[in-house]
Amino acid sequence: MSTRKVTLVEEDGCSVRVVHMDRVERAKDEAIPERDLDRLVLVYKALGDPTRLKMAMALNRGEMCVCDLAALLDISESAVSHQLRRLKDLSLVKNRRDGQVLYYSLDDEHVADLIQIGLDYVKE
Amino acid sequence: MSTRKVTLVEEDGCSVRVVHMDRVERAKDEAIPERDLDRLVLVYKALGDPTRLKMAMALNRGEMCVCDLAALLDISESAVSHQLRRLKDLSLVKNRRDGQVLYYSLDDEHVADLIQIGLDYVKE
DNA sequence: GTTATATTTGAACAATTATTCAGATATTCA
DNA sequence: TGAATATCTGAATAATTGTTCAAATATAAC
Repeated sequence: MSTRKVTLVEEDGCSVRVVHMDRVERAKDEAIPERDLDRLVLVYKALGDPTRLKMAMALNRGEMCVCDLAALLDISESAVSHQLRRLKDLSLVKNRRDGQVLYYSLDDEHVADLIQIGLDYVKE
Repeated sequence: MSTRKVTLVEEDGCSVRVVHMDRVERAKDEAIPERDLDRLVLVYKALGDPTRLKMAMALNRGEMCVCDLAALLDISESAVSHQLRRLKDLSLVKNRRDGQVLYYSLDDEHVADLIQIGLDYVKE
């Protein structure tokens, strides 16, 4: 039976217990590329912080400048700028300059989707 | 004009610059309750870690026990247990006991949705 | 009961991270 | 050009976090 307990002995001499070898192998086969996973982790992590999630939700309504966000979140403009850069490096937000003011907005429809799922989530 | 620059002076004497007061006020009005936001942050944060995201993706296919996951992820069973507890505290996974073995699986369809959006994300 | 197995728990450590502060850029307006 | 404004950058600090190790539970088999 394929779901029986198995004890593997690896090259380095360490033994690794595996109860369901077939499941582990299948999970390994079906796993997405490490590169994709790392990217995904960064996206989820970006939303997994109160400041950035509030930012993303605010920008989901429409564009805002740095000091708008600072006033909204009640943190320094520097802190806002730092976090916006993180979101921008991930291509989750973009900006547009109008004179001295930089207007930020969401740059990815998937982010809006993720936020929407989240909103549905808490609405129940 | 409502989108003109404004300088507010708050109770504590600090001045807060607000370029678009209307946008800030609207964002404040439309913001979700702090409690909901905190919950959401925890969910996103849960997926914003390579180990937990791999776990969630594996469990998305079907149930697995602690040592299966440990073998799959190549970390200690203790580490797996710690992370599973976090996911369980958030009601993202549940378990079922069969003898000595605890089988874990996803406990929330929204998590599956979030993962699916993520998969669509990287598939482009 | 006793032994073996599967999982959990708590403490400790290393690594990551969010924020602030001070100073640097960049753009506009006089 | 020079002053004013908006944003950015880098260093420093405090807080959070993922992992391992050692020891504790809990269930099953004998």
